Amino acid sequence: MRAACLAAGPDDDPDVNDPSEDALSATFAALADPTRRAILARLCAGETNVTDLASPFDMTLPAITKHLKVLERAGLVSRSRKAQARPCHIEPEPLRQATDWMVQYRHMWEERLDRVDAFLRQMQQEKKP
Amino acid sequence: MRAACLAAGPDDDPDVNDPSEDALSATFAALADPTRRAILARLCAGETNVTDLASPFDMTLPAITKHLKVLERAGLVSRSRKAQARPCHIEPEPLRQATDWMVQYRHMWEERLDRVDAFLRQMQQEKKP
DNA sequence: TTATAAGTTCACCCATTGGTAAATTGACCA
DNA sequence: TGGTCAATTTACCAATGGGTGAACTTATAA
Repeated sequence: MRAACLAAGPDDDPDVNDPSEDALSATFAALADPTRRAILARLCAGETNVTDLASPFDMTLPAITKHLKVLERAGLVSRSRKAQARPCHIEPEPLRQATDWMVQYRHMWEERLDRVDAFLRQMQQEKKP
Repeated sequence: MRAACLAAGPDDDPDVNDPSEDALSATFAALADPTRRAILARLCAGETNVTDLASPFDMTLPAITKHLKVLERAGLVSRSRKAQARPCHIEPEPLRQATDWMVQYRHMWEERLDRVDAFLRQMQQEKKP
């Protein structure tokens, strides 16, 4: 039996073949690092070059380059050229999709908690002592 | 110069000391795997034990146990005991926090794109040929 | 033409992750 | 007392991730 809330493919395999799955995974993986989240936050204030981006961190430039590559491969950041500089700018589309995914599921999580889990939880509380 | 949209700590260090940062990182890291997202989706339909959770996947039981441990350490899933079974249930609080983070930043991303990046983009388009 | 500034690439290190097979625990059942 | 079902633990493996220092590229500037 498949759960109704599973954004599932047509076959028995849960979602793993869906190409958008990989995009989601890449986005969440990119967000799973405080340095990269801070970089994204910094990019909210506008296009920034790598050295400026790196300056607040206690980290070498190659490390920042790596983080940027992660963000870039996830499609969260794109880059242009301006003389020697490679300014980075935020690319909102994948972030938008990840947010949509979370918001969509949020409703079900809340619903679950309100309807059933709270009940079960209460049951367990009463059974404990 | 700090970006206004940076949810930053008081010192020069960008956010890395904030304990809620680690929670966010753990949540996003947990979500960065299709198997774990499918498990969470499945848990929307209610409490489920490990074997049932594992059945749709082409994966051994220990692998699922590991995924569950990741979800549990991130606080996304909690477990109880029912005879031999260890039923899992979804824990919405960290998910809620991660969603809030994303939604909060979404506004700034969209704003960015509308206001400045679109302008810069246009500039670059015009400069190209 | 030679510096220099901005980034990247390369080669390495160590810790973590995702998976496995085999053995083990723990609770129920006959 | 065994047997069996549910799940975990324990090695173990290959691949990935985050970081470094040193060398390299590329474009401007003197």
